[in-house]
Amino acid sequence: MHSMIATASHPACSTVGDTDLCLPCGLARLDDRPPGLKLHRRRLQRQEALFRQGEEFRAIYAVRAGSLKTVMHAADGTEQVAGFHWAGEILGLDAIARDRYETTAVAMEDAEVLALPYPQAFGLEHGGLQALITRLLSREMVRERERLQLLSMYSAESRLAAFLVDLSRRMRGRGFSPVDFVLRATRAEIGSYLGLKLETVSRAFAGLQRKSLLQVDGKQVHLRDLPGLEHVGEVAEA
Amino acid sequence: MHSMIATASHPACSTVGDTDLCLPCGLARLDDRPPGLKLHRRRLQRQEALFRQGEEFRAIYAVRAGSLKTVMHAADGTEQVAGFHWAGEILGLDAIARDRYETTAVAMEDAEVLALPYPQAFGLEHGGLQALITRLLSREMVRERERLQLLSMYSAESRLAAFLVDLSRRMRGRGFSPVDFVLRATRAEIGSYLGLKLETVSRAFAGLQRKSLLQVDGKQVHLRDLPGLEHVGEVAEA
DNA sequence: CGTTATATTGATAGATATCAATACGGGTGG
DNA sequence: CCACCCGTATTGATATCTATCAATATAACG
Repeated sequence: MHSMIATASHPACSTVGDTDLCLPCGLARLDDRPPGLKLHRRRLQRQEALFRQGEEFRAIYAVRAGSLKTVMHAADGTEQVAGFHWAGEILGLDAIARDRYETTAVAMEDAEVLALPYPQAFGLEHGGLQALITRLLSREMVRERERLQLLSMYSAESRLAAFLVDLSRRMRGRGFSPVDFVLRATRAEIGSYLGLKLETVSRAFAGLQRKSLLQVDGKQVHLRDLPGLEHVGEVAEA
Repeated sequence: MHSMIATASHPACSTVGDTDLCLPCGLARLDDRPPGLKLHRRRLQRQEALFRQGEEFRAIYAVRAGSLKTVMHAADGTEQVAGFHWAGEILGLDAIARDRYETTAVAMEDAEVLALPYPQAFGLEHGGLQALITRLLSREMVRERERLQLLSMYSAESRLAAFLVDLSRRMRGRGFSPVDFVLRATRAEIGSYLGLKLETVSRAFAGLQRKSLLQVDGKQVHLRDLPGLEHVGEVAEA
């Protein structure tokens, strides 16, 4: 498979309407690199880990090219995909609280990241940078909560639809077609992220296709009705 | 019902092993109140809102007495309990990202909070304070993620058991009995928090009682087997 | 003390997981 | 270059779990 890596010198922010929360943007605004702040570049091969759950906190990372997933391992051996991350997004913020990474980050394709070594980023008191990171964290917290609401109140098809709409937005933000793209994740990974089994993900795809909301062929997806996907029937009342 | 409010001049941190992440502790360490940082006190009656989703971000709050719940309203009218909060805990951090509160906070009983007005807390650049808030946020993010994992991979009884174990820890942290306490939340609120219907919560209580792990009588709970509660059978493999 | 909110319990329906069989697809080695 | 193989995906039958609907009991509150 030819690596159709999403390189990003830096296209539009992946966070539409929230450009002030993009680290690369923020860094660009910070008097262009405060003195002493070294941005270390690192390349990753497919399946290579950027950091592992439990390792000591060294740095936060900005994705520059490719895509990564973060996986959370529970005490009982179960694991769950915590998130998918593309160019312009930040990894490792969850390590700040306890000085160790709380997830394992793995490249889903060949990728490149920028490392912000932790002591520099915080010890040197780049006031503006820390404020930015605070905002990023706050946003992430809200997102986790929204995802939680999605998982606890919506049907399998709704969840998959919401996932695809989110993906579509991020694709558009990175300059790609928002209706035609190739999934990097397997059904099992998507299911893990959405709290579903892989067979259920497969059936949900089939269901959305039957409703003419999209077309699927393996990992190739074509969204036919983006507005329709946003309104796929929710299920419960809390 | 006589208000058995949990007043906390400030007992042990609610976060066992994480005392450096407690705001009151942190503030005590910050050269005892930096000049210009005004901590405004506010009393709340049962059912009174501290802030509402969508309101402009004014301040973050530290709970000093009583307990609050935060509720998240989705676009489609559904709502979900996002969290329960007792003395020593912080509210409003989710408002940092977009300068508006992302949840509504309501007192579950008469309560008292300390307000840290936003511009002071950040504009005045109390470096140590901001670092503390960053750590708090990071921890919250991890917690949300763990809760998410709980919701997506575990059975109703497991979720309730985990909820009770968490509650137990927080009770102990606040100097109360970790095995004997009165729930402030209704079955519906607990259910909303755990992604379950109120009848299911009721049945889960009954099930745990049948297994001799606890005793329930309405809101009065007695945990008989704390270690046992931590190992209530999980259900799925991700 | 009555009225309303909350909780328990049962019967049933609906959704997703589980188990199983088959099909597809890409990479590797012959 | 093709064949084989293993990881992945689809689809069906069934089991399991939770939601829903409903009736009653209990507790909270004015």
